[in-house]
Order: sequence, then structure tokens, then C-alpha cells
Amino acid sequence: MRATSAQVAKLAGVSRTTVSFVLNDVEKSGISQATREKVLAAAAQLGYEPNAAAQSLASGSFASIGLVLPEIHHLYIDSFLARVVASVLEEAHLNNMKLLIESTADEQTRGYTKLAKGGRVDGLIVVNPRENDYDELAQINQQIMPLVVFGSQRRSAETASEFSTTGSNNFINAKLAVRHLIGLGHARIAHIGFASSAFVSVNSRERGWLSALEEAGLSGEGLKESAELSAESGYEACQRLLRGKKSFSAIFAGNDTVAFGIIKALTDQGLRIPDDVAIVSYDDTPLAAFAPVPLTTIKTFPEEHGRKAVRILLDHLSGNLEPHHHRMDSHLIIRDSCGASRG
Amino acid sequence: MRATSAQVAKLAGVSRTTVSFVLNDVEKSGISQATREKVLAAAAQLGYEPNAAAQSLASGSFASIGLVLPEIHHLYIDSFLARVVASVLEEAHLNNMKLLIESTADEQTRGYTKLAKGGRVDGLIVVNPRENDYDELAQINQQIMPLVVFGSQRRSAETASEFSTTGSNNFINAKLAVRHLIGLGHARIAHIGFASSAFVSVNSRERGWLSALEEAGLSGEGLKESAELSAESGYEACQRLLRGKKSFSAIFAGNDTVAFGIIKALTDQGLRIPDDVAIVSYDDTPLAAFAPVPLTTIKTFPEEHGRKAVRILLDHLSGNLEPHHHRMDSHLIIRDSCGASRG
DNA sequence: CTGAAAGCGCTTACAG
DNA sequence: CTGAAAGCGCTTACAG
Repeated sequence: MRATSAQVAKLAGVSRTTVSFVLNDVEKSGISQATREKVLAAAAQLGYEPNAAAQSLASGSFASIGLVLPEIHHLYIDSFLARVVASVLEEAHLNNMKLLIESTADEQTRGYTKLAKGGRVDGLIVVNPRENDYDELAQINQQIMPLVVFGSQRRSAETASEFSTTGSNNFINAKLAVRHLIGLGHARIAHIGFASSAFVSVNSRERGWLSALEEAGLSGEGLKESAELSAESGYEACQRLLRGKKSFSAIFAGNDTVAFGIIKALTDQGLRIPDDVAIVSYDDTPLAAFAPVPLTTIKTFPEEHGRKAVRILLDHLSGNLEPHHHRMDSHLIIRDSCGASRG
Repeated sequence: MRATSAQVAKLAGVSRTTVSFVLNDVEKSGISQATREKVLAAAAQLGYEPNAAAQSLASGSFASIGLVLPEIHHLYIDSFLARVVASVLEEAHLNNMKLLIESTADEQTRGYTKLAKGGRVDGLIVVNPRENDYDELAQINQQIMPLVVFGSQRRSAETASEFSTTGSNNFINAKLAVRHLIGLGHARIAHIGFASSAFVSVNSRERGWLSALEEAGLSGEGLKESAELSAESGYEACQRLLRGKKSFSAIFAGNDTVAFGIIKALTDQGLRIPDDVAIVSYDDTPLAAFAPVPLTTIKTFPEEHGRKAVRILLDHLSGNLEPHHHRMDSHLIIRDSCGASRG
């Protein structure tokens, strides 16, 4: 069987206390260098690794964080989430934390609370929750464990301070994208959301689109469709738009993946991009530059936000409970799909 | 603070034993329906969730599996890994197992053993390991905990039985892809691997390419390049190929992501696909059909393999230690990039 | 059908 | 500088 700390103690000729102190680098317990080396040697000789369950139970900490993904289905399709997972994982490991991936499959009760209590984690990072989830999340943050929301913020400033958030400002960025199209002379600008607008990130982008239009005295009436994450669904949403009564000369795509479908739908229809329809999208995923028409898109920084979410969470875990809101300036990457590059 | 089983027991007027039996649905302990309901009610009233660390320590099981990714960097770039993560997660949750994501960043000592011992998991799924890792993996499987390797198998049949594996047969599939090109009349077929050939999956595809060539009396001499996962790296690898002395009329791309870069490199050079250069690639990622030239590609089933890996692992965990090797027939999805569809 | 008690392998005041 | 001992919150034979 596996070695225990008692065996290490015996082999080293010390107590289990000393073994624990040495292996955990406890500062104030001035263990002599000689003792320290004996313990280390004994541990190495036995291939000792502490039992994580016993450690957690005794210390009250799991040394783990939970990453909660909205619909695991998203991971299949969109590279955005994968980048979040990867960056959170890296940063967690850098800080000697394990990472558990959770998802909230259940439709009615999202089950965040159960996750928090039974999740063998010390804190939670919740990616792109729904508007409806916010109360439960705030309660968890207050009563159970610290929590950072990735990818969306609450609308009202008043309640925004309940828990920490990181992520791009969807509203402002969407506005930036649509203003760019307006600046290029477009007046009929459609929008295809990348998922249900129950997701805060989705409806924030939609509101940004609308807000930019209104600012310019334009209307989005009849020019909105929703996709369901995949390029296929973007293709279909664009077809619905084409079949609609309203004409349009530009599309603000909810994200790059959906934009791939939009490009194909337009092309199949014989329309040229950007000549007949200009496109601006969102995310700057790794393939955006390799699309059939290289995508003009909002570059966000999911990796940065992911790492920052971990750091904020660790800060909370170490006692600083002041909520923190991390934003980074996104910007538009101009490629071919918007038509701007041709002067 | 959080409720404990003692509090639930007290509120329900029973012992902690009974609470444990009811909450864990222990079969043979014929708890009366009345008692059962009392316990459930008390647990619900207190919002009781068992402490996972205590459960693990007492039961000796973590109810968790570890998913070990080769280089976490891959996740940033290639959608293939994301599909594996998603499917493994789904299947794990279906079986009430938690999922920890691990990675093996360290170059020299991969650290699988440490992961296994300190990983608070009951078993491991290891994705695309390197050839060098196999001995350590076999040892873990034998001495520490069951383990399933995803995405590659050992070359020799003799040692293949040491641990279970799932994944597509890279060698055979690569051969299939290259034979298809040969069948279309191509005689100078280049290959661009998607990563270092230290990865078993990479060098298996390369061997498949070579084997198909040799079978047809062709040579691959001077026609091999390696990318590093990204579309950009595929672009550059293709440029190197174009600068080389050997001419070629077709490319077998190591995966779809790399193929996106290859398409752009060829197009930028004024070459037409498939007229001047035909392409067949590997994976059938969600965007393969939306590439500038829709990709003819090997369709594998990462989600199926991911789910199967979990099921095999659970089977091992429940005592059946017979190694299992799961393969599925892959096939070629014909789209435009190979030229076959134009008859 | 149910309870008292040992035990899982650590950590951590506390005492020396 | 180091050790004896309590305790973390469960599970699980065992006894009744």
C-alpha cells in the first residue's frame, strides 16, 4: 500500500508532526536542517505523497478551485471556452491549486449551491452565467465560498459589487463593432446572436448593437436572429435573415464561429463579402484570420481574463474579500470582412 | 457553519450510521420508509451536503477521475482537445464522478506518478502521451490506479495489453487518407505533421503516410514538414514545403487546424485547391466544412472515444482489470479540398 | 431495523 | 527544536 506520514516519521526517526512541518514548509517551526533532510530522504525513499483527502479534512482546505461552465455543449463547438479552460488551468497549477471542471446541466435549479458545498473546492469561477443565476451566485459568495464570475457583469452598478467579475465588456465592445460599420456608411446592420439571450454575455452584445444603432438614429427592427453556437446554426440564422423582409448591408455576428456560418450562407447565396454584405464579429479566435474572408473582429483576451479570475479568487481565499472587477480594453482587429481595409 | 451528518442525525432523531445509509442508498441496510423520510427531510432542512474530504478519507475513494492533457497549450488552439474534455466531462458526470484536469507541463519528469498519488482521483485518463511515457503509465496502471490512454496505442501488440486504450487508429486512418489521394492519381504527396513526432499520434500518422506511399512504390523523401498545432504554424510549414526542392501535387495534413494554414499558404502563392494542390486532412473538426475550401478529412469520433474511456475506467474501478482496446472505424468525409467530388 | 465505536491519514494548537 | 494527542466529518464492520 501507499506510504503514510507515520511510516515516513518512523523511517526518519521523528514524529508525524515534524514530517508534516517539513513537507509543508511551515515557517515558524524551526526545524533543524539535519532533521529536515532526514525527513525529505525518508519521504523520497518511500515515494510518499500525502493523502489528499486526509489533508483536506484536517486542514479544511481543498487546494482546488472549481471552474463552472454554462452548458458543457459549448465546449464542443466554440474555441473560446477552451481558451478559458486552458488559461484557468495554467494559472491554477502555477499556484499549486487543482482544477475541477463542473457544468450546470440541470435546467431548472442550476445547482450552483450544491456544487459549492459538495464540490471539494475552495472557490468557484463561473463562466458566462445566465441573468437568472445571479442571486444564487451572490448568496454563495456571501455564505459559502468566494466566487468570481467570468465573462459578464451585472447591469446595475449597485448590485455589481456583490462578487468579483472578469471579462470583456460585451456591451461596449459590441457598440464599438457596430459603430465601426456605421462609420463605413452602413445603415441597415443586422445582428446574429451566438446563443440564447438568457446568457448575459449574449444579451449584452445585443444591447450594444441596439444602442449603437439608436445613437445613430437607426433601427434594428426585424434585423435580429439568434444562432446556437455552431457555425451551422450561424448558417441557418443567416438564411432566415436573408429570407426576411428587411434588407441589410452589414451583419454584426455574435462571435467568430457563427460568422463562419454566416460567410458560407452569404456566399452560397451569391453575395460577396464585404461588397454586398460587410461582417464584423467578436472573439478573434485563432482561426478568424483563416476564414474564407478573414474576419474583422473584436479581440478580447480570454486567457488574460481567465488568469486574472484565478488570481482574484486566490486573493479572496487568502482573506481579502473586497470584490474586484477586472476589465481590459478590447479593440477591433481590422481584416477583410468589413471592407475598411480597402480604403 | 455547514451542517454535519451529526446534526442531521440529531434533527432526525437517528444515528449517524442511519444518516449515512439513507443518503448513500445502501442497499442491504433495510431502513424503514418512515426513517428514510425523516432523514431526507432533516438533510433538506439543514441544506446538508456531505463533506467530500471526509467521505473520501473514510471510504478510500474520491469519486473523481483525472484527465491528463499532454501540453495544455494544445487546448488554446485545437478544437479536438476541447471535444475530448467535453465528452469526458459529460460521461463522468453521468456517472456521478467529478473531473479534475491535469497537465504534464514538466518536460523531463512527466510527473504522472505524482499526479496519480496526490491527485485526489481514483483513476486517470491520459490523452495523447509521448512514446517515452508508456513505461511510467504502465507502472501506474499496475501499482497505483487504473488508467486509460486516449488517442494512441503502443506499437507492439505484445505490450499493448498493459493498459486500456481508446482512440482512432492513426496509422490506418492516415493510410486511408493517403491512399485516397493516390487513387486520385497523385504521386507526389507531401505530409505536414501537426506537432512534434514525439507524440505517438503524430508519428503514427506520419508512418501511415509513408506506408501508403511505399505500398504504391512512391517516395516521401523531402516531402515532410512539421507544424506546431496552430494554423499559423501550418502556414509556415507549407511555405517551407513550397520553398523546398521537391514538387508535390497533394498534401496530407496532420489535422484540420493545420490545414487551414496550408490553404492560406497555397492560396497566397496563387495556387488553386484542389486543382494545383489537393488536400486531405484529419479530425473533421466543426469548422472543416466552413474552411475556404471545404476540407476532405478523416472523421474520427473524439466524443465517442472520450465517453468510452470513462466507461472503461469505471469498469476497471469496479474491479474488472482486463485491459480493453476500443477502436471505431473512421472514414473519409469527401468535400472539395481533395478534388474527388468533381468526378 | 438501528446504534456505539473504531478508523481513514492528515494538521495543529499545546506542552515541553 | 520536537512530540503526544485531539480533532476534522465521514464510512463501515460489528453487535444487538
